[in-house]
Amino acid sequence: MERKRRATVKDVAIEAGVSRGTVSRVLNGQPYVSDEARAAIDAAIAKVGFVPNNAARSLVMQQSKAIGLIVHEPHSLFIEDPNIGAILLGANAALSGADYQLSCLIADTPRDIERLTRYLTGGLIDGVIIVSAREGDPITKAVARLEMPAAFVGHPHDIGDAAYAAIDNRGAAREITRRLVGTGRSRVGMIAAALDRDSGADRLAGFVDALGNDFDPQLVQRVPLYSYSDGQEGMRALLRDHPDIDGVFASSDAVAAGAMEVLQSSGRTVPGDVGVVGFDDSSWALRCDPPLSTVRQPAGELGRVAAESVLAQLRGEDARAHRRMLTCPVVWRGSA
Amino acid sequence: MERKRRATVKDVAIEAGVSRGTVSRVLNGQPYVSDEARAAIDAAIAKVGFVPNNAARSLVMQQSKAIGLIVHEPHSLFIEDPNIGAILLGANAALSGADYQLSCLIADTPRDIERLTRYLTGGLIDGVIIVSAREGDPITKAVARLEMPAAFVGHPHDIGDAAYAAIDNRGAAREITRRLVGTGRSRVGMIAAALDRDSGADRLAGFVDALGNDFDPQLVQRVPLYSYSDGQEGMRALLRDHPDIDGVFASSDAVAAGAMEVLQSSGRTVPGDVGVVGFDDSSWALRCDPPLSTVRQPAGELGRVAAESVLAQLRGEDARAHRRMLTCPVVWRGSA
DNA sequence: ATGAAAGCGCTAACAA
DNA sequence: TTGTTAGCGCTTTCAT
Repeated sequence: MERKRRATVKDVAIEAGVSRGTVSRVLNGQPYVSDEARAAIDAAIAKVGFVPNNAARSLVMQQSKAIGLIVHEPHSLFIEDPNIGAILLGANAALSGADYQLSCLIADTPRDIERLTRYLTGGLIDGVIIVSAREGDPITKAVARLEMPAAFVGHPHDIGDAAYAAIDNRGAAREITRRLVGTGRSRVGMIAAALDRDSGADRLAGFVDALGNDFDPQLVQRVPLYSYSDGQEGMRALLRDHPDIDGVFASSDAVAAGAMEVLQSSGRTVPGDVGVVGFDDSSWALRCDPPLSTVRQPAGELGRVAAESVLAQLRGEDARAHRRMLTCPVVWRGSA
Repeated sequence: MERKRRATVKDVAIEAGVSRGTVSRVLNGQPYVSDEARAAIDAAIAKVGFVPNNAARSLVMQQSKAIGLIVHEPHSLFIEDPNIGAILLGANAALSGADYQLSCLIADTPRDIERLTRYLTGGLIDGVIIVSAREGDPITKAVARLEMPAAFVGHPHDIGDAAYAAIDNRGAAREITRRLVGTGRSRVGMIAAALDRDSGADRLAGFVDALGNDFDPQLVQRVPLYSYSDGQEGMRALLRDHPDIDGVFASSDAVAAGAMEVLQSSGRTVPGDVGVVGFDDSSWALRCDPPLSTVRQPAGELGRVAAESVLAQLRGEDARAHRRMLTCPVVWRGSA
């Protein structure tokens, strides 16, 4: 692996016949450099193939121009959750515009978490975006301790005054449930997934809000994950206990798709016998037949807002000024 | 943003009453440190809340213990491709075991690519894994120029002697096409997506192999992306030109799902009238009705193998010793 | 407008 | 076994 020594500012300085200080000034676009010097240095840089060493630069400038995005997601969901990709892309777009590098860090095992906290404190990262943290998440605690600019995507309740960009799960759940009820349903149930996450809990809360006095806890079926199979599971249970059910709010599109499959296999029609609505407006929504009425998550926007919040904190703004709740429009299709 | 000055080795040294050299030795687990000194230093580290500065460490050690994983994926696919997540997790697991940090870098715009090449050369990254590069990819060229340990996931044809971990797209395509033909089909077509990628081109090649003299170029419908909608598009075209078709190899599960939808809407039964097979064994496969016969991609394994290759190169091994082709088992279900 | 020199936080070679 | 010291590659006063 014959790594040949990389050119340094010194090499450039010698080649251009100037001092390292002047080279540095050119590198950082500072004024007070003569045109000749600038030209000579540019030529020298090209000639020796100089690329600045970020480690050295980070060391002296105490900043790296890189922002970490931590994904702490259970295995399976990470692989299937379409929002993560969109959040990443949104955050990247915002950071890229400010010439910051996005570095996505995975927290999969306890060992990862430990290494990560060391990495974060190490000075190679100026700020951090945390995606899908759960209540009591060790990452949350570590970040709080580090006191570095941070923004959460989502809003677990134990993040203190930290910045966050979240969607209004409760409001959106309330609204789509109302729409569902408005189609003339009287026995409306819910398949409530991921109640250990703020998103899951809030969607249930919105459902309860919407039903008001008509809310019947019996009609809520709890399942662990936002998954197709848990949707099937939940729907089977609901059907077994309440065969007269005529509306279902599934807490994600994947769950809704699973529920629809079970409903249709049981001989019921959608939306004729049972109206179904989901949440996410993911690729599942259009694949359902009929296509799913659901709530659109502005995932890219979440990433963008979180990234901009970190950037603002880097400029000295207070994290408390950056707690944003994004609204999600209902997308009404054929399933209810 | 009152950033309080972080403790340094010097602070620890003073607190523990030893020299910085000794602190450094403890930090790096070197021998020749007395038990008293070690104890005093450990206590001091805890007391002043010291965390080593990676920028400084990287600078002097000329290595950062971080590996980049570049995802250069067109917007939409990145969001939906389930393999990416699995590759990431696989790579992370391997690197984590060696105490390396995985940093996933997104290449979305030309600007990203430029910033990325600077970042890579900057000394904050010791090696790189490249996912889903395409022929003539600027990232590929940049990495070649940098001469840093690298491994590709997939094998674009212009990567020279670089290491790669790829699946045997051609062999797997050949095998599943043979299985499809073996069910007694005589007019077998293909919806060939992403022919600008090695994976897409190789799957077509495998299809051609399998059919041998029976291959009819008319029965190949080319579409741009591995997507559901392109699958629908492709199937419609095939049906229009060749209504007597009785078998279809779709170059991905998403494409197959779209094709099945069109077939069934046209009144044909699957697998009765037309047998359909896909590629990936992604979540689409089980969502189809009947479930899809397809090829399982060992995505996590790909990530793991690529990561281990980079690690090996870091230890001085030759990249040419690390070109691995992984086989993919056929998963036979009900769609053919 | 430019050069000289100090120093960011750390490791490693050398002395002791 | 430990302390001292010289850098790693860069930016940034302070002179000039």
